[in-house]
Amino acid sequence: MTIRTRIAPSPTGDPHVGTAYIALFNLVFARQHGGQFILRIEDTDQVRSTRASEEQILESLRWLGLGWDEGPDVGGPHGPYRQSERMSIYQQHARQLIESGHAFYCFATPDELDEMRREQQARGETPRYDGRGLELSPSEVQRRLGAGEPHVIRMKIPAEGVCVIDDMLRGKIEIPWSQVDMQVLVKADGMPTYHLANVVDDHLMEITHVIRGEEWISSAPKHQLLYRYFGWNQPLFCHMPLLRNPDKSKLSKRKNPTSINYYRRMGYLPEALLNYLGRMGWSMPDEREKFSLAEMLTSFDLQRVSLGGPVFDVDKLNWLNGQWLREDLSADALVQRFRDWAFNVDYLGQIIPHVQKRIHTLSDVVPLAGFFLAGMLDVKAQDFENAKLSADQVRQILQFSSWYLDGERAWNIENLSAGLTTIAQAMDIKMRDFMIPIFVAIAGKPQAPSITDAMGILGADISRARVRHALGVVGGPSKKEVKAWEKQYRAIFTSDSDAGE
RNA sequence: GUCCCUUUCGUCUAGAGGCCUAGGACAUUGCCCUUUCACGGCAACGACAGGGGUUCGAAUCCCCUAAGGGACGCCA
Repeated sequence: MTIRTRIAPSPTGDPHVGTAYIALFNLVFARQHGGQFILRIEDTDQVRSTRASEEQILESLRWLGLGWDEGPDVGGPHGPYRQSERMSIYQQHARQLIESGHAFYCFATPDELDEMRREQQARGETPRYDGRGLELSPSEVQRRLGAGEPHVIRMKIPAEGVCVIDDMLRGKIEIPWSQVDMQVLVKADGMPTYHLANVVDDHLMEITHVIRGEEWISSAPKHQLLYRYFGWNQPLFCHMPLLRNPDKSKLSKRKNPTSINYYRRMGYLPEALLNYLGRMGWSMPDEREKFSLAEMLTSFDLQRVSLGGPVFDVDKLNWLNGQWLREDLSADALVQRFRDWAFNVDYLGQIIPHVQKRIHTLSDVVPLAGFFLAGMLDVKAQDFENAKLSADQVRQILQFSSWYLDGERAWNIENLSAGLTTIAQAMDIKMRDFMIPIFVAIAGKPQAPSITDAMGILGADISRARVRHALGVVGGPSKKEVKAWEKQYRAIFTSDSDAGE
């Protein structure tokens, strides 16, 4: 049997280091066994999936050196590799489950279900689908289908007993069926949910080992049951520990830069980032810290994965990156890397027009535009002091801006200007004054080329991180303030729907 | 709240019953190298969550408790 693994990212946001982490282990496991590693795009969420996100994810993984044998860009014998292009396959399989009596139609509206869950919670029960769709008579179902009523398809779940999941790392995991919901398989828009699509595709694509994050353990019973319903052999499951923030919660962009692009723009080497990810939950048999993908491949042993959730520690990543920079690159090679990173026509070409009017000599460029080549800026609380704004106003400006920037999905100058203007107006602060702390946060000083242009050039990742860093320097909201501020912030954007989250 | 997963220095980890007086790495501190800073070298600090078993012997196996985390969506 040929070992086949996959990474199945959802193109709904920035390329996440967690995706790279799981991809790494899937790739290494497959290659080590002479198998294949495939990439599948899980874009069944029509609302949030974008082609731009998909392209970025592919590009980021390629940058890291994680290549796949089959995927939407390279093709393969089991395509298409984009779930939105496999609709008929899911419909056919969903129909099969209806016919075999393993799934049923449900006409409940989202509002109706929200209310049901609220009532259940009020009664102290676990929110759970109550099976109302099951009580409809076949003729009633036919009538409503015929009338074109919106509906979903849900899977049936055993009323009692326990489901046993065999995990390659954790052994047998027992989950009572009473804990498992009658999951929606096909949404009202006709798209399958992850649960259906993932099982159907993994089977059709002949995936033998599903290595994924720990967050999936609780839905594994549904997946296992679907394999049974279809009469298929199921792949082996392996749930990896989740990457964590320093406070141990699941790694999130609220608390940490999670985008691969961030690390790229900060100037980490792909080899080093990959190496670091390989050290998360895994160790070389000889305990060496620094190793290449090729070395990891030859020494890999899944059993060496440790299950405690590893904290993503930037200090150690910095050290490791330094090791790679010093030990694996000649001075000439480093020159090349440096040029490719930011001293290239593409990047410099965006920056120079903004400084041209402001310089007298070429040597003025770096003092003026050096912040375009920097990572985090060394700003102090006093850098934010100014006559126009109180300290609290500065803090609030940075917090609101940070929230806004984190939520802005279409990162372009027009949107950024509009978003920041909206906040300034709501706070009743003149734009000129409002921008002072933003200038300091992004450029390190209160005067610089247009700051929205600068944010556009720097990109979302570095810009967000700098604003967040600045907020940390001046002091973010206290626990008390957070609540009030969040409320105010929401009020700013409720009438203006294209920004915020 | 319910279910599930996890638990070795602050952090990443080694450790598959005796090799453990628990090893390495990052961070921190000190010293050396050095015109400075870094790099590098040396050293120090620092952990088996708690309680019960099993065993001649437990960081390692079992149970309980606690803590942390995850899931509970027509998101993935």
